[in-house]
Amino acid sequence: MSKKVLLIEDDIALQELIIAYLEPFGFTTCGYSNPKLALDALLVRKDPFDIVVLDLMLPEMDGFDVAKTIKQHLDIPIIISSARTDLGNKIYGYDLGADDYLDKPYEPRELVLRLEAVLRRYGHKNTFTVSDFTIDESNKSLTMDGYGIDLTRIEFDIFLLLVKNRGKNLSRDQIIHALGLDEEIKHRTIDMHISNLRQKIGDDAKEPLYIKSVWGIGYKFTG
Amino acid sequence: MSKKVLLIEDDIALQELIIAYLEPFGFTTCGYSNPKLALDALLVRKDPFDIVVLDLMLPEMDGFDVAKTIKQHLDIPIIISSARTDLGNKIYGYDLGADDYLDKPYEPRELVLRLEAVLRRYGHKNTFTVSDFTIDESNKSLTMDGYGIDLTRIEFDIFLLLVKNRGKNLSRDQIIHALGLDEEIKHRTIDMHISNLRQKIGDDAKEPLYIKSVWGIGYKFTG
DNA sequence: TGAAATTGTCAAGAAACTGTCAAGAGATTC
DNA sequence: GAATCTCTTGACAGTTTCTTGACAATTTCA
Repeated sequence: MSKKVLLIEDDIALQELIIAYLEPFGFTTCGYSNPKLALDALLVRKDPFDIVVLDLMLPEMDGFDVAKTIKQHLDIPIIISSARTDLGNKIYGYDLGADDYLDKPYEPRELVLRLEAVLRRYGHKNTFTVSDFTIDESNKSLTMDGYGIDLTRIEFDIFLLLVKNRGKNLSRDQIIHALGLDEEIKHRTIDMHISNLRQKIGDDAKEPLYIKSVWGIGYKFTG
Repeated sequence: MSKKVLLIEDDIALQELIIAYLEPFGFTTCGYSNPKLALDALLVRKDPFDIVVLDLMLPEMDGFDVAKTIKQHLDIPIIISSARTDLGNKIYGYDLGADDYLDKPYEPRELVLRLEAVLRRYGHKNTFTVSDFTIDESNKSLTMDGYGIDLTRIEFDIFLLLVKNRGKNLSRDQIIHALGLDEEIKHRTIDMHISNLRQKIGDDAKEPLYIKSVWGIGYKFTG
């Protein structure tokens, strides 16, 4: 089940970038450049978001007030991002009950990590089931037909990525990039992880049930 | 460019409500209470919908079967809505390839968010349909009359190029150049790829339906 | 009609890609 | 700091795909 992110961000281009980036990680993001409209969605229409990402530099309203207003009415985690790097603001942000703080400019990958961490802390159970597998994102644990399967960190990340993009071919470069691995890494390394992964979930490379190779392209998960 | 939504929903009143609600968000919605008629529109008349919203509680046919039937024949996203809240169904829905799941009752605004998210995700897939073929550019996969056809990378690239220039003659040099192949490659190589391509899509070289030879010039796709 | 140019496809070898072993580098644990 | 687990990489075998020459079939044109 995808997590719903309310993104309040002045810069439309950045907004779209973030929305697109978050999507394959299982976040459905709704962007607002106007904080009043965002508050309306959240507090009046009561759209069911899981988390708020708030930029402090906003038109019409001060970011601090936005955070304060949200926290007064709703128990929802907030990540504050800002170009103001001075510590004073940071403390002030935490004082309002911001759950995390992100200095601009930040790596999209960093945002994903914070989102996951904060959501985990907030006690949202981050587990879902696809075909024979149950995946718990918070513990990075995998269950197959009820039996636990030990995956290494990278194996888990690759598997999660493939599952979240079920049916879609992912190139080795896409995998490397999405996982934030060293871009210089050799393609054979990914092959090796896939090989180990297949072995652990009992998938035969010649007749794979779950992780198919797409010749000349990459891999895809087919449940 | 408004998106076309096929809504399969038993409750006529709810149907009209949703249709009216979606309209200002740029969705043109067509509602069916009878799943058979909906399948007819989709699969027989081939009305060009962008997405299906399917309620599981239906008369005459089980909602699961409807979803399965659609996915077997058409590469189109499906959002399943249902009052059955138990997890079992949710899992089963995803197994069928449902692209999102919505518990009833839901806020119309929620539906809009899901529609946009799913369409965005599908938009990345970059698929389009020409005559009997559905081409997924990012997956480099081809479907003919609903049946998947395995093409090699170069075969796919040639086919895509021809289809995108439907009706236009392309010389072997143009194909070689457009595909970024080694410019030194022999023309017979292209002929060979075309030959294999024709075989895979069931085209007879003597009486081709899809890929015609243009004597002394090259090849062209005629859908 | 017959010669030259072009196309279709077979078959074989070349080239590119994948699976996995094994070894060493790197990280983590106790 | 030693033992253990994880990651990365080269190597090589096995596969799949690509390329090409050969030759028959077809088309063009004088």
